[in-house]
Amino acid sequence: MIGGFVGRFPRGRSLHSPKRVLFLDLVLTLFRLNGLLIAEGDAMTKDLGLTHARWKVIGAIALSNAGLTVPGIARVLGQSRQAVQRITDVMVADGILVYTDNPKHKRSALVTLSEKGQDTYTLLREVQDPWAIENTEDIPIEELETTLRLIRRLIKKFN
Amino acid sequence: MIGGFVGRFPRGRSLHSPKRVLFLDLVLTLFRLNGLLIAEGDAMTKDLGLTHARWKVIGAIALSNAGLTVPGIARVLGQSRQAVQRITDVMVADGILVYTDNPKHKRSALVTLSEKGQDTYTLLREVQDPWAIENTEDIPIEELETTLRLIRRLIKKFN
DNA sequence: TCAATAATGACAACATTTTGACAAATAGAT
DNA sequence: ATCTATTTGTCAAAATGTTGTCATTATTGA
Repeated sequence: MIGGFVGRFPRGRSLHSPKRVLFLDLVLTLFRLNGLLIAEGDAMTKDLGLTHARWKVIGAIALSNAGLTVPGIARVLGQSRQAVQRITDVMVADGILVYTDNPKHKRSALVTLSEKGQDTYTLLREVQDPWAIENTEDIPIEELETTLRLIRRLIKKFN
Repeated sequence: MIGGFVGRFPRGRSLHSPKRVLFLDLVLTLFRLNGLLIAEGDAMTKDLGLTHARWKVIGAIALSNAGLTVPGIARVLGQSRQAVQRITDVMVADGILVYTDNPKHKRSALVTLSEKGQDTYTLLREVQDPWAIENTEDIPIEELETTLRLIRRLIKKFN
């Protein structure tokens, strides 16, 4: 099976493959980057007592503008709401998050950062910002925008 | 915390944010797409008796040209080698994969598709190919290439 | 309005993954 | 050739995530 149809394109030339192969290659590459990003985040937040399950939630809340419910966080992170519920319950118990009234829903609370959570987020940003800047300094903003646009386009298809 | 510094950019304009925000947004968006892709794959392979843990391994092997060891598959998928070892052991027991001699390493076997595995892969491609074609038909190949190139560039940084 | 549909919280069982540890094999440097 | 650092297989424990179910709440469409 080594060197099957899909794999018959030598590494260095795979960017000139048909769309189908290009796309499947992209998918596999995204899986890999996903894992590396989690490892990066874990290394970055090691001293803050955060795990990826936690900094993902914090990041999702911080990047949102309208406020998020548990299922909302799950959608943003591409996970099951039960997994998020589990981790937010722990983080609320730890005093990092707070469930606040949701004017739009009687039962589904908004998840927000407590004071302690905001402090944690401040510390997180102290390592995350330099990391983000460092890793994009050699990448044109247009490429970042093209990529983000494409990723969002795909997300729309799969929603 | 709602509308913090990072989140103060309205949704529709986030593509015109500073690089740092753009990048953090991209990371979050990648997490989401990752989850959606797994859901897509699971839905696609439901009838084949595959789970994402399994079709990821099959896909990684099929897309490789030089042959992969267990840690190699783990690197491609951005996962721990122990997780991959576990699933490949099960798949070998199920007759889908075969451990074959690795001329380059005494203990670390190459993981290949058995005949049954190749049949499975054929069935997989029958649903995967139309899916790949369908989801890229409205996307210019240049954008796919730009994105793949950027993703690979990031992977290189994090390796 | 009202009935049907979808979303949510809660709980439980199960699957998957990560992490840590240790010995054996390999690769790299000198 | 030898020493050192890295990689790999293996095992176990802990963390994380998924799936299924059911009652309750929201939303949608007629």
